[in-house]
Amino acid sequence: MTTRDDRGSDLQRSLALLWAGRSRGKRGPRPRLTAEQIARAAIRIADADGLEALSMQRIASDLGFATMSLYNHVASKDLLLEVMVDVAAGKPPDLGGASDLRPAVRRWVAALWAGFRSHPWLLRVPLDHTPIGPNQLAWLDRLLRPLLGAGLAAGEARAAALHLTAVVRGTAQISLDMGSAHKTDGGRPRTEAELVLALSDLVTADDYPALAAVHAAETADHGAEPLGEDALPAELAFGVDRFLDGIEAWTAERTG
Amino acid sequence: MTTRDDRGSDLQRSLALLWAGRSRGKRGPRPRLTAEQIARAAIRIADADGLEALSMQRIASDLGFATMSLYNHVASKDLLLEVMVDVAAGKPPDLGGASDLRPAVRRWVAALWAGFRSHPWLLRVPLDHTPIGPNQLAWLDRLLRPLLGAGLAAGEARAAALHLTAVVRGTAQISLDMGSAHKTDGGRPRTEAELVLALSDLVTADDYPALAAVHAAETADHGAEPLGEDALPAELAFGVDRFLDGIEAWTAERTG
DNA sequence: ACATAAAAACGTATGACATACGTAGTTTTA
DNA sequence: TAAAACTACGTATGTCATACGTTTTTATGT
Repeated sequence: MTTRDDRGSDLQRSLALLWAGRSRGKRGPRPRLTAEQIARAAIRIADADGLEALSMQRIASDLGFATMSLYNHVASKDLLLEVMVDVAAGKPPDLGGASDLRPAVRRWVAALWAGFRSHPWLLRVPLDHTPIGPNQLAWLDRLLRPLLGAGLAAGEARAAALHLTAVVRGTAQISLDMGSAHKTDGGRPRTEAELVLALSDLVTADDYPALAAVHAAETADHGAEPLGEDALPAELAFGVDRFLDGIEAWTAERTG
Repeated sequence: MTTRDDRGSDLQRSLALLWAGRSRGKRGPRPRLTAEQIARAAIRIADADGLEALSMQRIASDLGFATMSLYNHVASKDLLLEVMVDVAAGKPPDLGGASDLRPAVRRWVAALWAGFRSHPWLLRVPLDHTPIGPNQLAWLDRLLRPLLGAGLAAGEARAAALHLTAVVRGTAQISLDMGSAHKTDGGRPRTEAELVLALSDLVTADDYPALAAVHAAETADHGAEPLGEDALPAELAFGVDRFLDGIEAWTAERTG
């Protein structure tokens, strides 16, 4: 009967692992390894080589321990992933108490975007349930504050927060994820540019009128894209700004 | 030297597989198996038992063939996934030629949502590059039409389409994905309700004021939620409507 | 007609991986 | 001071994608 067997609900273990301020008063040898240590090593690996390079064996050998020793501190790889996500999320940004909705949301969105940018593997971790980690909830809380402050009802604020979270996550997935851990193809990496090129033959104005039109117009201009390192990409900013326009109009009508 | 070895760019193979109207004039025995057949079997499996139940062995045995025979028609599992995604996407909905932006977008969003609802595994397929399948591009094209029709510039339409795609995908991931292929936990499935309950102890108004407030307000009302089977969930509809408000205001200002 | 080369189906083999289980050693508590 | 609980470790198992070789089938060039 080792620890692993007296598993109460997997849920309990998740929560305990994510929240508990390590109990530590038990018997046994002094642990030379902690869950946090493992999670940090795992994050380092995922950051460097992508999620598909993350194996229990790799983590263990990076830490100089035997593979199975990890399981004394982490119930399963799935659980480890959950911990990694919350740890990597870190503390949410400070949005300034100012009740100004737009800049607060903009900052929150930019911070989340930056998070996905620096930990692209976050986008690949399968979401099995509502966020339950303390950090993830803190991010949500921070976003809800300005939304409630702007006069949205509880349900509306929840919906708006969901919307914003979803946009950033989805946009990152579509336009950012592919950069990381690129599968190389027989040695030569496949770039997006290469792809677009190969596609242009297939995307005829006949079958895809709107798409072809947009593509044509885009390759025409093509000058703009100053874009600081951690600023919002234009594609994301436009959508968020339009959404905020809508939210502001909504609250204006309500309070007015 | 079998077929597998003369691989040109993996890209070419993807595109060929997705687009080519099967050439078929070669030598060899009449194939008793086709890529499409394989993809459909795979989709059936993923629909029924989730992505993690999808193995090449399972597909083969379902079809009554040896595992390795699949590789005569599909270069790799990754490639098969790409094909599955495009096939499962199917043809985009008809939005009616009407130039009315809002209902068109609403219908498109609802259709995409329904797609994720019936093929939840779509949300788990890692996105390695821009969509390149004919069906996926068709969906994009369909969405771009009303956006361009409403007077958005090419870049704006592209950004708006990205935004909408991302919202639906992200929202589905956050609030829908977890329903599918639920990992059971020692026999008893872990429900979302169970989770929320366990969390309410941890989410104190002290540490998470906004979150606690929203949660309190939500459990207070709680009456609404008529929601037809394929209608948009309220959480998604609110965000989309606010976004459309913003878009309409934007174009109004532009054309006015 | 026939030889040949390409491609299909199949079986076996390999190497990665998560993780179950047993053992030996260590530390705290009774 | 003995037992209980827990650590680290090694080995073993089962699953998976997929490389490779063999046999069989069929269209093509002679």
